[in-house]
Amino acid sequence: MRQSQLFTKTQKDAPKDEVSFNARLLIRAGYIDKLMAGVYTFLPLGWRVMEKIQNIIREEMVKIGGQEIFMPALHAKELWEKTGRWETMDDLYKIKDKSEREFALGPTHEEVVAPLAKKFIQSHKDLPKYVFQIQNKFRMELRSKSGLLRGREFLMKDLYSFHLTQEDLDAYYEKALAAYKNIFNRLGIGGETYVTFASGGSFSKYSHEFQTITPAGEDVIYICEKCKMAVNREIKSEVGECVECGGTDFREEKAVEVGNIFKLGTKYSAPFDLSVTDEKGEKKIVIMGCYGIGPARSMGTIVEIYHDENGIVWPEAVAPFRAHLLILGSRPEVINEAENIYQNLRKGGVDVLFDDRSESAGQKFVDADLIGIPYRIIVSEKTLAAGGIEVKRRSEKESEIISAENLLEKLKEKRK
RNA sequence: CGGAGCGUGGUGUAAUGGCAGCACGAGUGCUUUGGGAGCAUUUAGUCCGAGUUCGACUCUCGGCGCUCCGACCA
Repeated sequence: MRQSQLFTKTQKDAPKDEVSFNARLLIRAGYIDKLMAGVYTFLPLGWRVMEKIQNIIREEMVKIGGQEIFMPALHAKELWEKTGRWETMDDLYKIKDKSEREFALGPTHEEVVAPLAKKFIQSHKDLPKYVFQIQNKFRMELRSKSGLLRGREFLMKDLYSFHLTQEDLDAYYEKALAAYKNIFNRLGIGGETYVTFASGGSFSKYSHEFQTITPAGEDVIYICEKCKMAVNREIKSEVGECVECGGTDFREEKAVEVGNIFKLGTKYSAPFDLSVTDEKGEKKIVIMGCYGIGPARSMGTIVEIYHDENGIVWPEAVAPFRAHLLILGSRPEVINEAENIYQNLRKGGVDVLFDDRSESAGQKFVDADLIGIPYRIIVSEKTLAAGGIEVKRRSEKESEIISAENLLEKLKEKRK
């Protein structure tokens, strides 16, 4: 991608009333644009990051048997009345059409997926099944805040599992928990993300949240120093000790909930009579689990963790590009060499953003730091005189001069 | 939903009852190119609605919006 063709430009100043790092940096660098509070456009750079995050999530969901679907956001009122949530869920967006018919904008999809599953699940032989989607959710947050960390319209990956028995749900739940750990490790925030016990509703004692430690977080979690699992505030005040190991030595941290897994039991299958006939000919209500991750919230959380005073420092797995190639100066031999390198990188399968603009050197450096692509490559009169090109990692201070032939090799090194 | 703060070109700001100004950005041309370049030139604004006043960005009332704290968040 040539930066001269990029739809967006960087901004020198962040909006004065934005405080959170993720909002300030993502807006300034041109990753996202705010349409209104809690509602964002993902711009070309931001959507590339979103796609990388989504693909990591998608891969891990497919590994545990998930089949991807895409459900509507517009839901008939009747579905929500069946479960009672039309009245009880107070952050539900309710809208009317011209004939006064009422709808909800989906804040979650149990009410859609349960009747959907009923169309295809009738026998115990049809179980278990797993479907997921990555789709926009709508919640009428009284206070959306902190950039991508709490939105009114936001992306969510939601997986729903359907089981004949509690044991089967329990086993799958453990697989999902492991998949979630893989996801957050791959996103680069595994070290900061804690499996956290939360209340589990009527069907199971506990659910699990995935909480990533950052000062920007709005939750407080209590990390057990003994087993390194955590409990949320509710569990801490109710139980007092670590649910996992009984430890009582806690470290208190602010955190963002980036994922949540939950055993629903028959809470949503029963109202829709989602049931099967078992091998004895008896009717059994299907047991469900649900598993959510906020991809956009994860993106915001990554920025909260991976930034410095000059901009974002993307983990390699989610960066919009792997390399940022800068031309300094306008001498023909510099331009020719940069063009050659750009073409060679593309042939070599490297995602590269090519800063071919006629901006000043300083402007290009500042933009590169702000955008935060893992490798910065410079071609200038100076580097050519030194026998090559300059390569520097965004996460490090030192740069080195290498020959153009060794560049592809250099870029293949994998790090966080 | 309770509390606090704030709304002036795209962004950041000045004008506090009397000519809406500055910087950055953006556009055009030329010159530049190792840490937000220079010159010339152009562009663009008082959140909305009432009220007070000879006169309102400024004061009053109402609305809308944004940010922050709290509450809420299967």
